[in-house]
Amino acid sequence: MNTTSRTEENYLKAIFQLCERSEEPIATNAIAHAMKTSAASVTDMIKKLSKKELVHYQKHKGVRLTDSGNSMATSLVRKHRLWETFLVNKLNFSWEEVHEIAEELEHIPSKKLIDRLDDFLGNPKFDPHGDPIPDSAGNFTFRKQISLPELAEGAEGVLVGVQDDTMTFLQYLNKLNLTLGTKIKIVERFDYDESTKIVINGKQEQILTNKVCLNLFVKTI
Amino acid sequence: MNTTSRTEENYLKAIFQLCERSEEPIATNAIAHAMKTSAASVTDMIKKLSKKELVHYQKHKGVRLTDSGNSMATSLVRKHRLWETFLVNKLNFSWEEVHEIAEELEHIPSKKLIDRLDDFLGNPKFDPHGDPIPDSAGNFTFRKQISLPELAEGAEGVLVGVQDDTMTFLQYLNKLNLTLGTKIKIVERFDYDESTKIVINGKQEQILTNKVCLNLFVKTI
DNA sequence: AAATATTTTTAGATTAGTCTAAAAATACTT
DNA sequence: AAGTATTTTTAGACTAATCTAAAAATATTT
Ligand SMILES: [Mn+2]
Ligand SMILES: [Mn+2]
Ligand SMILES: [Mn+2]
Ligand SMILES: [Mn+2]
Repeated sequence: MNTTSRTEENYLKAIFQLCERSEEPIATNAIAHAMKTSAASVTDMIKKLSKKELVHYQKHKGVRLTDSGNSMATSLVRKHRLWETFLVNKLNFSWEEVHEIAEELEHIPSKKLIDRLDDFLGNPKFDPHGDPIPDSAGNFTFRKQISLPELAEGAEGVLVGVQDDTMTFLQYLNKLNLTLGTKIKIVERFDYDESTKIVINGKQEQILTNKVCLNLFVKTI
Repeated sequence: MNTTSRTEENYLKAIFQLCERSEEPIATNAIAHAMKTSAASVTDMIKKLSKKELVHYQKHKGVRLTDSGNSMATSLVRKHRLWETFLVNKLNFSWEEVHEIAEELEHIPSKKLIDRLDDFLGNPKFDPHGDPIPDSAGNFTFRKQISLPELAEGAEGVLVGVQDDTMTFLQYLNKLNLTLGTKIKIVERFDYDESTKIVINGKQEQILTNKVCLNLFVKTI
């Protein structure tokens, strides 16, 4: 049986995302935290994934995805992001609503379905949160982007992505009128509280905390 | 926890479809056959559904859906048929490919999703196999239709539905150029082998076996 | 109305995924 | 280097869904 369960898929995707943020082997606890489950459950699952050669694993040393695990996770990310794009672009959902639904849709198995969906959407390269959508072969489009604190005082950028895509953060951005494509100019930085004054689309002035700035990616213009 | 598992949902839908074809309580074996599982498993599940008040059940007397079971099943049918319509109308799948994929998609839980999808598709009343799609309140559109054997010799009808929607039957219909919307005229019936000669869209002559005719629904014109 | 056949239920196992608590391994402090 | 804290693994138990085999109930035939 070379089949992969929904649960195994969710673990693979979580491990993939942890791998993106570190070169080190991923700790059991880190996975447990990401999956909101116990370390014991993670150990059980890791053993299973290891037996299926989807992760490299040595006791007490953490895990990395194998090539086959990586390509499976990439396919899940592709599905997740294409469905998110569908929900926003075709069904008029807003960007903070789609993650949860895509979390389910990503497990629909048909490759033909996802390739057709990709075409139907016009082969988008980025999802509603600005994250890259791997193509049918698993290749990601790389984009030169910097986080807002890296943008020089006086310089301008276009908001192209967010680091954090939790509901609460995205809803907060909605309130601030910060959507993807928005033009942001750095007016002034205040050392006192590490806040930043920006101008949105050339008109609206706004003060952002450093926490918010760290979660915004812009393309310079 | 008033949650319904994917498995429970599949049972509810199967029972719903058996109920459509008979007023009698549905036998354990009938469900087992529909679900391709053992009678023992069905008994277990029936007890569970009964405890949740989704079916009426008495030992050895078979089951019927309760109102709440019925509305749950109707919602599943709605989702199934809307997704099938999406796959055919928007992603260019053909009618024999979509059942299997919709079998998965129907379990995606968001009501908002399905209502948006319904609007996106233009609130279709029938799915790619001619089956009615219940609206958001669970109401089916009724259509006056007859099976091909009921259509008089010399009379004409438009193909609006199929009884059997297995892959093999639908592929066979493809070969015969019989798609929904096709005009069918009964030319002659042969008692010898119960076959029927028809004309398709006013040009192509064709002999159909009774087995095929019984699975075709037409609207008279 | 018995005898036989069929259907349905129960009993007991199995597998996937989860949990808590305890044991073992590793890392950090003093 | 020893002691303490943290992380990870193991042990054992639980639930949902499944199975086979046997028992019980119902239906059919003689
Ligand atoms: Mn998921
Ligand atoms: Mn996203
Ligand atoms: Mn299903
Ligand atoms: Mn259908």
